Amino acid sequence: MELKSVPCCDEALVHDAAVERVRQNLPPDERLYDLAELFKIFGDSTRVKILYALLESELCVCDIAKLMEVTQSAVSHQLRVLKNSKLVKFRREGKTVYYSLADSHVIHILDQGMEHICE
Amino acid sequence: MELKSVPCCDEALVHDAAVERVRQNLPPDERLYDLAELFKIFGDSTRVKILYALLESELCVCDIAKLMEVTQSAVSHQLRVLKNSKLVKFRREGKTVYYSLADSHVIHILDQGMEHICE
DNA sequence: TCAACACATGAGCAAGTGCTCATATATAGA
DNA sequence: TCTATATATGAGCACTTGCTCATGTGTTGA
Repeated sequence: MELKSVPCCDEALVHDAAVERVRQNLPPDERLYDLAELFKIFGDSTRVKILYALLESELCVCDIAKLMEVTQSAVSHQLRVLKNSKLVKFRREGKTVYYSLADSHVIHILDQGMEHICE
Repeated sequence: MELKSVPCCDEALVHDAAVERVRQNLPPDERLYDLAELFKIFGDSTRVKILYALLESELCVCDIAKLMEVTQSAVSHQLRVLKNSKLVKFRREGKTVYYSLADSHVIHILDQGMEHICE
């Protein structure tokens, strides 16, 4: 992707120092990308609801489907996303698969978001 | 949107109690929706990068564009999203508009995410 | 009042996302 | 081995999103 050379503000002399300082302290692009990918997972109400549900209790796929009033397929698809992101873990017991939160980071992230919402 | 009645697992007797308990403690749908909307904002690397940049210093639109190596237009569009979500604030000084973080929630949310990434 | 600059915004498009539907896989029991 | 049940997954589609391009708006200085 080629960046077009757009004429930009001329205050370069004034702000260049600030820009350079910011650039130095910016996390590497790859890390920012990963971070955005993580938040993207939280950026869907179905998934957020699943996470909040699992925060209360381990649940099987079907329980979640009933709770959320969506199809089993939709839940499975979303659980796969959550699983791939290591946000949930699972254990199989016979035909049933039980999902639960992978770690406490999930809770803290949700909490911080909630706090902003509720201000 | 009509929900199709999909046959689901028959362990209702076993898990119904858990499902009901979870349902009781679940935040209301509207709140979960708002939360997802918030995280959606963080779910884009351009916006995350802007937020990290503003974490260091107040910056004008053009500074951000230079820093990120994207067009002024793209930055303006994203700043509008961040502005609408009350994640950034701005002040005008002559022709220049300076943006900065709206509050410390932003930092905490980013931090929690980073912590998960870096584990 | 007009030109120049900083920024904002609308239209349009390519890429991504979350669902549904159909079907595959895994396990338990007959 | 065959069937039923619980879950996983692929294809396809409607919808969303983040960009570009063109242009509009607001401010300054001549």
